[in-house]
Amino acid sequence: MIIKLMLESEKPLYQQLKEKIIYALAIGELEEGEILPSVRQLASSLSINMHTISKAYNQLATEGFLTVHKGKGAIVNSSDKYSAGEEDISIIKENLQVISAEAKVRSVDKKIFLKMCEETYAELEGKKD
Amino acid sequence: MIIKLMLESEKPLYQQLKEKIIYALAIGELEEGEILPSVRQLASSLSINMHTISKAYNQLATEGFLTVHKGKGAIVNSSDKYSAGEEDISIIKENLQVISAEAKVRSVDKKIFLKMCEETYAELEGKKD
DNA sequence: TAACTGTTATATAATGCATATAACAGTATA
DNA sequence: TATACTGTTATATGCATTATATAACAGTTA
Repeated sequence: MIIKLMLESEKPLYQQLKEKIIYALAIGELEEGEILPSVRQLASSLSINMHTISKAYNQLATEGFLTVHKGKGAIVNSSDKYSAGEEDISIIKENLQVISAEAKVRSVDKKIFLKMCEETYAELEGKKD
Repeated sequence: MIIKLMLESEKPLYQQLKEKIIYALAIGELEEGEILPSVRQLASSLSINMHTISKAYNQLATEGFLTVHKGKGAIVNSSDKYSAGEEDISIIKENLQVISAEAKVRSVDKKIFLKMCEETYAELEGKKD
């Protein structure tokens, strides 16, 4: 297992964990078929509660990323199980709208904003190793 | 006053309101010097509580967007009061990282993602009227 | 003075987040 | 078949956040 987490503040722990796992998937650090650390194991190594891990895993399962088996653990699904549908695209667009409004209003012009978007995505691709 | 709101679900009301106001600023529907509706007025027209409006206004004031005067109301600041500093840029980048990871993991390729970014920002500019 | 601004104080209720224990149920393996 | 792992369920507690409701206070404007 390769996930390292730094759970500081602001967002809920389970939310941070979900984002870290999605990030790990995005950069190829987690791949189809991999078994995630058990809820007790990860809870222990992060010094947080088992149920917090379980909540994250289950939501990721609902969103198609994982399959959770009693007795076995949480396994990464194949990407076709969670490739974007219309609903997902809508959500991504809504989130982009909030961020781009915030950027524009703060005088980040279009060119600079798009450069930030490009670099952010490119960084994900660069981390396939 | 020109702000129309539809406050449905998920996010906290005050958060939704903040985002709507920032959006209104981004598309030029709200401009420097404009006075926002009074907390009681807006609360009444949205059928929510006065303090929820007040919370949104105050956070927007803390972030530089508004100045709130007792007896007068909430007034839109000049944009130099809230143009992005390093801190703001960091936050925008973090948010972009979360979204782009979600997009990439869901098989939205770079080209399509950047098109979405471009269109979303362009839409804001298109609404200056 | 009257009618408007936002603020402060107090109280209440509902919800979400996180923790803690314990028991239950499925899986793997020695 | 025990034993030791998996995740799940149930119950309880503590705490913070969100949102509401009243009421009084304080500054501004006409």
